[in-house]
Amino acid sequence: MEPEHLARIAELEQKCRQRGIYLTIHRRMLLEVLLRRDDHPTADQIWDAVRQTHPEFSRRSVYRVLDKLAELSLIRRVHHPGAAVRYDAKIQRHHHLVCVHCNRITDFESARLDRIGLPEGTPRGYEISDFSVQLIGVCPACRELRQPDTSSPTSNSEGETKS
Amino acid sequence: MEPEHLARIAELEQKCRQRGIYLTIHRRMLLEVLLRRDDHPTADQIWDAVRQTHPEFSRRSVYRVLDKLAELSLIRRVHHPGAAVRYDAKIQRHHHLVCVHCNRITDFESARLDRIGLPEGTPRGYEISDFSVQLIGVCPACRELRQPDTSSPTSNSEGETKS
DNA sequence: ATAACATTTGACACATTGTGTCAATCAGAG
DNA sequence: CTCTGATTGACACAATGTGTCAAATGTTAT
Repeated sequence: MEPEHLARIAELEQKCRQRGIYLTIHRRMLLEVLLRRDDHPTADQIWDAVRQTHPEFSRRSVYRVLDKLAELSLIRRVHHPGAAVRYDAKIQRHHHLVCVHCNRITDFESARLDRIGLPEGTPRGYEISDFSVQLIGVCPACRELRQPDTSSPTSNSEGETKS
Repeated sequence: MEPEHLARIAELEQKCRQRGIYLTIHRRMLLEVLLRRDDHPTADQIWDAVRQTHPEFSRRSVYRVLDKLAELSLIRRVHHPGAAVRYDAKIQRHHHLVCVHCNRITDFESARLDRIGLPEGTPRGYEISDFSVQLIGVCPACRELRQPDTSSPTSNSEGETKS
């Protein structure tokens, strides 16, 4: 396993000890799975992947463990326009392009956006650890489709993300 | 009706004509309903409200019409951490505080964030119309619930600003 | 005003996504 | 190894979103 991933696993161990919660094989395994992926899988997609080798893994637990990992800031929830919440182990700061037409989200890196800093009047009591910018607009594919002629709106609920 | 709302209705009419799609009473009515609300209702919440006076309004249509209005940029989808997508007629730029612990989202206004401007290397072909900043952290309520000795910063990435 | 025609809606069924509950199991401490 | 409380698996269920197609509606041309 890559050293970077090992460090994240170690971080999981540390946080579990620190907070007095159990370091279960489920938590370790799901974190490893997410670290190896660079897409933004949904909980059910992760379940499908994990079941291949570990059929005893229950769907309910996948949902619970992902929630817990997100709570520990080891992974991040990506709030996708489709119904499904998606998860991402890429904690590094990055931003999103959101197409209002097809609902697709694309990752977007920008050193300048990374450096905007946090606002002056940070709200009372909030402990901000990071931020992410959503750029809202129309993606190239949808711009082409949107010619004067009536275009069928391919409202894409699947909305796969590209990294 | 307020002049501001009338203008938005006119915008709907214009966009429908422009794109050759029908201006139905459903589309006009749902836009009006959303303009009058200042929360972020889900599709089903809107359906519940509309059914009171118009029982013939089908749930299916509410979902379809909201999608269409969002596609026309007349309303905006708010990607709430819960399962339900929420809709907002407040197109004015605003930002969000996201609690990684309880998943709650709070609106956040910041003149400084409003002015960060769009990134230099706007991705090929994208037509960006607006942006929104998500501030990720822990809300006051959740901070209290957590053990006081867990003061170590969460993210292993570069130094984060604290409020 | 009316007819023609493509778009949109309503109804129904269904798929997808997420959660409440509780007994059984497991991780960690002694 | 034993004990204890946290965690999981199973089940049912709630909540949310979508595919389909006949019927209704809006737009345009007549």
